[in-house]
Amino acid sequence: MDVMEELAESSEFNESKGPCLAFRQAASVLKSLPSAVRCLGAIQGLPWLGEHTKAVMEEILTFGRSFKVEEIRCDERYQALKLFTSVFGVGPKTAEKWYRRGLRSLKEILTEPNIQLNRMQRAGFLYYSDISKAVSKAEAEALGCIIEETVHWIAPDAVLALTGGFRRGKEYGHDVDFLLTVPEMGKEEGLLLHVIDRLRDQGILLYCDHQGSTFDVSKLPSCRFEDMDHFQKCFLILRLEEGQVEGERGLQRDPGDSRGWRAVRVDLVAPPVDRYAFALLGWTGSKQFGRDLRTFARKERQMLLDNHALYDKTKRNYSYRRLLRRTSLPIWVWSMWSLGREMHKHLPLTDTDTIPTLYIQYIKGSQTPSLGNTFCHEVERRFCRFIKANFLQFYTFWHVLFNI
DNA sequence: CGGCAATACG
DNA sequence: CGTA
DNA sequence: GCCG
Repeated sequence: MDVMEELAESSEFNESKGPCLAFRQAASVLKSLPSAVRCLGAIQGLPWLGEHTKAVMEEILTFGRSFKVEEIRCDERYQALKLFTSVFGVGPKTAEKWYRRGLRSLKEILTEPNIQLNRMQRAGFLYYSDISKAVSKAEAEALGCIIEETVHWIAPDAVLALTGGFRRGKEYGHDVDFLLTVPEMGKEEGLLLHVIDRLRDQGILLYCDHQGSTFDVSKLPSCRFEDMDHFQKCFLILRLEEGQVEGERGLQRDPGDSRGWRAVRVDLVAPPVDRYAFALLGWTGSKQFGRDLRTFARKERQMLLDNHALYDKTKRNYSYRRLLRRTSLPIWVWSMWSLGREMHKHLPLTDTDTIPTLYIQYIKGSQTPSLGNTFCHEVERRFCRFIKANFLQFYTFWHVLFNI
């Protein structure tokens, strides 16, 4: 239900963090259902759908629209903030600042002389029409080929993996995320900078925000929580040529656009192999799923999960648990694939768009929201047992699931 | 009524 | 503050 | 706003 996302967004602009989260949870539960909700009976017993959200849904089911939602849509402040934050590099604070100055349109911002945009925002405005257009799966795959070719020219044994929404099976996205790694520990050092240089040489690098890593391989044996750091990553805007996209319609573009190319937001992340599983999990998303998983790890298992590792709080020094017995990528991939195949038998997935917040409910064992005919009971039971028995592996099933 | 994921970098 |  |  897009309506829930709108309510969440509105709450976000009002700086009401709690309601915002609640609406997002509700939206995510609704999205994970196999079909659109037709009557209130269908959502009996589902988590995160409380009094307020149900009232809104009832309004929509009976009148086709909701008064409160209509009100928000018409609200001048909501419209302006939504517009401003749609620019890459502009968040709620900046949008609010501009709104308070009386600005209402993007044109007003660009013509206002007293506003200075940072580098990110300048790129955001420069490529606004392209970046705000959806990216198709075909375009994502085309970019994958281009980047893969570039990467292999530098490091033949490097592995590039599509992550983000496209890994979750989405047909469209607002950007394209890739994970890049090398089977040998430490070889990923500096790889990203080489790739960026090559993309620049090819003339397709329109914007680049590179974030280096202070991650030190030599300190790896002491895997203490405090020492953990982030991965090398870069946020790019790339130029995608028309001829490079497979499929009937090729490039997504406006009628009358004769440039023959478009700009696309691309993220590249380069973790060391032994963190690959966690990086993949984190970057595959979705955001809500990550939140749920981390809450579960901390509250129910006394563990801390992030994009780098899973830490066991009950053990000294927060020793982190490796998912890999060896740092060999092929072996890891193989084991994950077999687990994934196993998982797939248990999951009659009907919608891959979003986070199964519901799955988290299953794991907790906090009994079973009645899902109507979403899952048959036998499958439900087996799935629940399987997840409980394979808590660690569960973290990694996510990537495999959508890659079979 | 408190908690709601998480945190480094530019 | 904004990015992921 | 929803949950424990």
